Amino acid sequence: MADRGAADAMASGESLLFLTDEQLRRGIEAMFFACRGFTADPDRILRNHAYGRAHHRAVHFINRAPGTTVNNLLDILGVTKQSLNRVLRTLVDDGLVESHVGTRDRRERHLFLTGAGMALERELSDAQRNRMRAAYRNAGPEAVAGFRTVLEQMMDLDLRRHYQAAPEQTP
Amino acid sequence: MADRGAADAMASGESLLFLTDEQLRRGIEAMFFACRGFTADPDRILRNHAYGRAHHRAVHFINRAPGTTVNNLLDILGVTKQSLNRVLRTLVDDGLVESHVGTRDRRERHLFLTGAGMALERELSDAQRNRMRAAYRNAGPEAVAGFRTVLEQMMDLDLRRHYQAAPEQTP
DNA sequence: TTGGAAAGTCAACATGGCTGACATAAAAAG
DNA sequence: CTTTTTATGTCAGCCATGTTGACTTTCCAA
Repeated sequence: MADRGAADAMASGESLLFLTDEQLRRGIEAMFFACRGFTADPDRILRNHAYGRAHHRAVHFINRAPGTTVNNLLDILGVTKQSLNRVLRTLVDDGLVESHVGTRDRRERHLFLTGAGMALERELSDAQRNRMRAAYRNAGPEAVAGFRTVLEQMMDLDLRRHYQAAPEQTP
Repeated sequence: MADRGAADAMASGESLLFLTDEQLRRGIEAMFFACRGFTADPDRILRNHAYGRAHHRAVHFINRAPGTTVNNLLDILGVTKQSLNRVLRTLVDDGLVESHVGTRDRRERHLFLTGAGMALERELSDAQRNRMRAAYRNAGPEAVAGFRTVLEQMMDLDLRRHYQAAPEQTP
């Protein structure tokens, strides 16, 4: 009775109202461990390249929205420009990212991955995709749908306005 | 057609085999944002107490398994003892955690939350539980079941052996 | 009695957050 | 055409939290 489990929760709609603190705690811990497991592979790869998570995040979102501006990126990542700039500078110096002056607004810099940048992004996201795919496969289709639904609810409460960016000019 | 969405995935079992990179990328990003949203509330609370996430983690797992040893905690948290000790020392000094010499093995120290420690733990976990509950409620029971299933799959790949601890002596 | 495990500590260093101050270029407003 | 604002970049310094390496004390166990 202390733990009614997920199966019971699925059986009757009202059971959600009876979620015990213990059940919620399990969810919280699962998130904790999942977050860790989720960054484990990239972290290992990044160490080989002498980069950190900050670089991963930048590379990911530049790949996601090529041509995004620095301000866009700041907004998405939620860090200070000094913090981002430190990371961005090394990526540009190392030839993984290119920064192009905007045509419409010449103050803006539009960020793109170079070939090398795309290669790193691919390496990192392949690792995460594989992990994600494995989890999805073991969990089954219905579970995946539910997973995404809950995750989106958890995001909603904070952000998601950033969830699309406006690119410009392919170089 | 570019995005088949979660509903389609639920409809037919084989569709999992056709998970596109794009779908997986969305899952990855959802994890990223959800992890952030998940730590946002505690982070805010911790700042008021002049603590950081490291303190949160320690307090959480001591509350979870009262009487756990330092080595246990090191194993669960996956940090070095120097790192943990820095955090643990401030918690003990501030009277949130008590450290008791083991009876069976006097080399071991068993960790317990004090009243003040429990109060902080409560404050932190209340915030997370509320967020979790809100997400669960908006997502619905089936989604919650799936969410937990997938999360457990994602954990499995790395750890979970730590997922239970052996307490000793209540003070 | 001796080897090794559990814990604590010191020193030094890296990463990646933060703040504050300031510079430059360009757009926008007046 | 001046003035203000915006977007970006940069310097300097601080803080939290991770790391390695070396060393000590205590104590269990072979």
